[in-house]
Amino acid sequence: MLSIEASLLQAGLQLRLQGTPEFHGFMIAKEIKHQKEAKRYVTQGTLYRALNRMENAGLLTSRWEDPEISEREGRPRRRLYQVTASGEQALAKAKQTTPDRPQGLETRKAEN
Amino acid sequence: MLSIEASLLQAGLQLRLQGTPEFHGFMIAKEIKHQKEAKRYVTQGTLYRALNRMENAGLLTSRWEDPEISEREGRPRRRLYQVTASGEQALAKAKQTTPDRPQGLETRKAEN
DNA sequence: TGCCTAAACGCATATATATGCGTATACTGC
DNA sequence: GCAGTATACGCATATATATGCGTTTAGGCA
Repeated sequence: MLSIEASLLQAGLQLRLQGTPEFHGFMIAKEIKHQKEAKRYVTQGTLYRALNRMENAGLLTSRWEDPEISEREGRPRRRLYQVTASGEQALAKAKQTTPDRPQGLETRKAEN
Repeated sequence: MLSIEASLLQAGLQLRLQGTPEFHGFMIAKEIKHQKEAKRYVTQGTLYRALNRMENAGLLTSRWEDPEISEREGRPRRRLYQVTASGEQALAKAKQTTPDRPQGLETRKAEN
């Protein structure tokens, strides 16, 4: 389980608890950028590939937003993701393995 | 009649003659960039505002592309424009007024 | 332990439309 | 003809997803 994957699952589950069952990439990108104090910020190139990878692995499912909504709100269409049961379990297991780092910051050599 | 407006109408009519009844902003942007040898290139900020302005003036009509098409081709949705009869007439009239510059390059002070 | 490879990453850019903001241009009235 | 205003323009950026390409990283295997 990569740190970015854990972060995405975590964020998705948190949002679900707060009553937002689905999330989209751009939203998460802004969220992560703010949360992590601009440290280890994730670029789109990495983010969207991670989402795709996770969907292929069965950790997420996605659907395209109803075009009427995006049209009404005057913006591009979003791809809406949901955490699957499999994704939830995978996160739980990953947390067990590295219990002290729920956000998933893995080892890195100091400043370089 | 602004030069950019004449260019858009001209391009739209030309495409229609060639069997493409509708055009979209991004396509025209690339077209213009190539045609005019990179001189007097039009930025998006100007282009999309011109399209909007022209639609409001009745020179063009637009509709959003069928979302299934953009989804199938894996790209954002396009806004498809057509030159109206009114637009065609306006261009003809503008050509009459300045017959030597069908592309609509208006007066400008040499190189500055 | 060191090398080799596969996966992941960041950067840049593509695809498309749109707007805020400051500047340049053109037009209008005096 | 000049001044003042309205409009158009360019630049930057927003919104959203996605990929090509070169580099870094991590894991596996000898």
